[in-house]
Amino acid sequence: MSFARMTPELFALVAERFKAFSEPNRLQILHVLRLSEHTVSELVEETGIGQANLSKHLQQLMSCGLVARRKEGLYTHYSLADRDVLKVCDLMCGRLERETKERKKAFATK
Amino acid sequence: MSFARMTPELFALVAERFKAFSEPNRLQILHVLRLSEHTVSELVEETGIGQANLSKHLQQLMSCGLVARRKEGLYTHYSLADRDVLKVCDLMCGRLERETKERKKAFATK
DNA sequence: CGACTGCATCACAAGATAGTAATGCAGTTG
DNA sequence: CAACTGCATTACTATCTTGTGATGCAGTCG
Repeated sequence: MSFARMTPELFALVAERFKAFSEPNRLQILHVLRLSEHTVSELVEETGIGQANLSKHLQQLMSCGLVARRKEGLYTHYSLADRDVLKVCDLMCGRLERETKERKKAFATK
Repeated sequence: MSFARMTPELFALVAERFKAFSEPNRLQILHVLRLSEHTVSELVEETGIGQANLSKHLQQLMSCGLVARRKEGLYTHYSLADRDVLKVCDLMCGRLERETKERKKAFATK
């Protein structure tokens, strides 16, 4: 890790960030937001997640600083907080892709 | 994400990877392994985590491909699976560092 | 102001996860 | 082979997380 000294508190904070990414519905939300800003009702449409549930996930993503909120009259628009959010996702997906590829190869040569 | 099309199964797989990172004890384990390969009993020493608990965490890290195992007689040596594991951690720590710095700044100017 | 809309929050049930003591088991040593 | 060691596994409990229906609330519109 890039901190000089890792304390239990830091481990907990970092873990919390990772936890925000560790749920399929939240990843799907981030994936939809990747394209553009969306309102909550648009996200309900796009993802099929229930409104209350979605709202809670968005709160969680907010509190970890992964998404940004913009209120406009009756609507709340959500968007990705920054490009690093995608970088993290892509890095993890890259790992997974490589992994599945290697598994396929291992299968083939068996 | 870098996959052509994200399916529910893919979201679940990626989420599982993130979940492996989303626990303070597991992050601490990865942090210790960052330096070098360790046996389980060494990890118990270094981290203060109970043996049974540690063993379970190691299984979980294994099944997600984050660490590698090498058995040698009575001992089992664990090490990081690859450099990307660290890249993911560092990226997340970087985010956190920036975040705390900005929060500090916001505090100062208040 | 009264009905409506979009969203947040609450309360609760169901399922997942982490910690721990006890046990199992393979490999080592006397 | 009998005792021991390092680790994995099991069984169980406590805690956390997620999904959902109901409710609350601020902003909008007739």
